Amino acid sequence: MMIALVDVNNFYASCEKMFNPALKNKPVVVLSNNDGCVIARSDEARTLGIKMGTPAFTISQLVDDHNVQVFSSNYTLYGSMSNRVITILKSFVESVETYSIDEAFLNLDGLKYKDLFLLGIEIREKIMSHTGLPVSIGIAPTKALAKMANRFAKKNRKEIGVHAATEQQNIDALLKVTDVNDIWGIGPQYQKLLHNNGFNTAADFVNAPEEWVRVNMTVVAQRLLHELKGIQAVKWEDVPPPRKNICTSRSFGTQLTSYTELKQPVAAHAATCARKLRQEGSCATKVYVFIETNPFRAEDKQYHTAVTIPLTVPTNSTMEIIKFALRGLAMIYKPGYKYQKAGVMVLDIVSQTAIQLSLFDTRDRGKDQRLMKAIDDTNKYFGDNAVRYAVQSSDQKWHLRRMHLSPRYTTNIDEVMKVKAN
DNA sequence: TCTGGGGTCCTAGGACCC
DNA sequence: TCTGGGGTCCTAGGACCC
Repeated sequence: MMIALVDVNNFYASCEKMFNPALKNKPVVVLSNNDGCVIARSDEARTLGIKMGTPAFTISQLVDDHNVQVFSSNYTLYGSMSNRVITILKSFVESVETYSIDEAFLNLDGLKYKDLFLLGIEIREKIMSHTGLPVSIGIAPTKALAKMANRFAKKNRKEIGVHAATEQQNIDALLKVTDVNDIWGIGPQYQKLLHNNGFNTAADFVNAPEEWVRVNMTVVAQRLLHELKGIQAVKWEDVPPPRKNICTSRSFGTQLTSYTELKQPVAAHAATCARKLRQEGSCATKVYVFIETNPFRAEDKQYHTAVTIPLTVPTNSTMEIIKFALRGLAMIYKPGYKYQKAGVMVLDIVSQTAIQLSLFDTRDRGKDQRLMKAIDDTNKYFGDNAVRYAVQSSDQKWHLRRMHLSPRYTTNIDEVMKVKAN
């Protein structure tokens, strides 16, 4: 097999730059939810030494000194740009696996291109001219090697942006110049373990005894070893498998202490989970609720806890999931703590069509479903949360901070770019 | 005095990804 | 004052069953 990995460089930061020419050559950072920490930065911001994951408040001096442009994350915009990129990729290749919002694997088998490197160049140019976004492309026989080639293209072939390692000699060269911590699937813990045992480059790792890898790093890393040897061990999934869990959680804008206050975010997260379930035509068999204090505040008493509640019949009804989530909250809530975050997860998801009715089920599910559909349709028309459930108050206390939001250029007619023509 | 073995299910925690 | 959110997979250990 031959696989290409295409990803957008500094995706969120590049999106912001794309829509605002004044940002050209300026340092740009994009912040996480709640404007908490840096999750994307332009090359200029990287050069200033701003690291991924850095808390926003620690870079305020740098921001002032170098006029760094700061943005709250605008997922509506990034999502729509992502769709455009995927559409372009599908114009080249039939089998595209969308791996994340900013990257995709392409199956290059059976293409009539003689030179896959040139195909990469062509793809890159088309994405640039159609979306204005810069991408890097790595081409190799397995996903792990394509990842590695991609990283090489980004770091060492910046002007070209494409690297192909399709022959064994190119692969060997690539392995030699890649440190183990730059291998897809090797994180900080495994990096430490490998370094301590004398494995420093990917070439060292490839020659590690397989049994040692399996015992010390589980079968996951053993599969990785195969991938680097050119043997496919990570499945090709151009149709995404159904999700097993859905999680909705947020940190609060301010800390909450009372049970009454906590009910609001928990109910809202429960409602979001239910909506996501309905969107993909599935139901959950368990509801999991958690609340936690802020672990960074050493001076505060810490408490984090969770509970799983099994449901007698799998459901995607907002009212039911709110009911069980609140029941869970009542079980785990303890007064006297400053809570910083709450979340709801729906677990063991099954397809809506495959639900067995329980003998003990007394709920009128047909009625529930009709109500849910009416609410979903209304919200689709008027915008999310036009219709809410009683417990989801409009009190903003727990809501996000988003001080630096850019317009929804591509998805909201009131916010599209205006060009003055006179 | 001798105190099984095999299987499943569940949970918590750890590792990783973007 | 201010430290994201959403996932997956694997393993170990406990509970429980026969």
